[in-house]
Amino acid sequence: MALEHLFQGSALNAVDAKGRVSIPAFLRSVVERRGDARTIVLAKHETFPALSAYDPAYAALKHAKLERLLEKEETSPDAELEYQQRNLMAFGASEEVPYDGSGRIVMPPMMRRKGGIEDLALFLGAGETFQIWNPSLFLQDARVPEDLKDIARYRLEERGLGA
Amino acid sequence: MALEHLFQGSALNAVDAKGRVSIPAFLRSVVERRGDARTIVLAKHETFPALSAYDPAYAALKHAKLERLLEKEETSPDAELEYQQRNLMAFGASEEVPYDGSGRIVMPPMMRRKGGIEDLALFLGAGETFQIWNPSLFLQDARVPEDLKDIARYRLEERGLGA
DNA sequence: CGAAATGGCATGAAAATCCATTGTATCCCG
DNA sequence: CGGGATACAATGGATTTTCATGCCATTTCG
Repeated sequence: MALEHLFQGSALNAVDAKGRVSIPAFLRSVVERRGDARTIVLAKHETFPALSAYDPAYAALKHAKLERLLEKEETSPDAELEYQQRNLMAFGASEEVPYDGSGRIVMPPMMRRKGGIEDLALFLGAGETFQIWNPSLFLQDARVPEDLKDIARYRLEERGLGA
Repeated sequence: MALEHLFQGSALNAVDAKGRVSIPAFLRSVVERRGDARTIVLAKHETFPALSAYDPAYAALKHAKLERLLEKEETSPDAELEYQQRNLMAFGASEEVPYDGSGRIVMPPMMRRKGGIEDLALFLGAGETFQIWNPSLFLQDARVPEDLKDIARYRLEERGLGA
C-alpha cells in the first residue's frame, strides 16, 4: 500500500492566542501530492502525549485496513466489538481541519488539550504521518531518543528560546 | 469497496421540545458529497444503545453487501434465515428522514426511544456511518474507551454542562 | 376550531477567508 | 565574493460567512 510521498523533517512554529498554527510548507506539499485536499486530520497519538496528523487519503486507507481485518475474523463476537471500538477511535476521536491560503489551521481546543499544545508546536515527520508536540513535553519524555531531543533543542535555540 | 468520503469528528447538539436536531454541518457535507440527497437514514445500532446513521447511497451499498454474503454461503439453510433477519433489520427497522434548509431533522419518536435520546445528541463519526448517542448513556457504557468518553466530557463542558 | 407539526426567518456566536506585514532564505547581477 | 532584490513562508489583524438554534407563520389533521 505504501504511499509514495512521505512526511519528513522538523520545524517549530508559534501558536497564537486563537490557536492558529502554520503547517510547515514541506509537510503541506506532501499532503497535496498525496491527494488534492487542503486539509489534515488530527488525532491524539496512541502512545505519546502528542498529536498524530495525516492527510484524508491516509485516513481512508486506515479504514479499509480495519474492514478487511474484520471480515477475516467475522466469526468471533469479540472481534466485532473490538472493531467497533477501534473504528470509533479512528474517526470519532479525530478531526479534519482545513488550512487556509497561507497554510494555517486553527487547532481545535479539544485537540489542543489532548496534545498538551501551548504556544509552540513542534512538527516531526514520521513517514506516513507526522506528529505535533509541545516541545517541553517532548524534551521531558524519557522514551524520546536523545538525538531527537537535540533537534528540538536546536529549533528552540534558533528562536532564542534556548535551554 | 471503500467510499472515499468518510464521516469523522464529533459534536454535541441540542434536541428541542419537538424533537428537532441540527445535523452538524461537517457530517452533512459528507452526505451531500456521497450523493445529492438531503436525507439521512436512521437505525438502531447493532451493538450499542445508540443510533446509527448514514446516507441513502450507503444503505444501497449495505444491501448489496448482504446479498453477496448470502450467495457466498448459499449452501447453508441457516445462512438464508440470517440473511432474512439482517435484511429486515437493515430496512424495516430504519427510517429515512430529510433535513431542512438549515440542516435540521425531526427525530422520529420511535428512533428517539430506541436510541435513548433525550435533550442532547452526541454525534460521532465512524467512517462509513456516524452514530448518535445520548451523552449520558455514552459515559455509562463500559464498552466505550476512556479516550472517547473524554471527548464527550469535553463537549459537555464546552456547553457549561460539565460534570 | 384547536392542537400539533412543518417550513421559513432572524439572531448571536463561532469559524473560515482575506489582506497586510514581517522575517528569512535564495538568486542574480554587479 | 558581496549586496541588493525577490520570492516564499510565517504571523498578526480584521472582515465576511456559516452554523446552530430560538422564534414565528402557515399548514394539516383530528
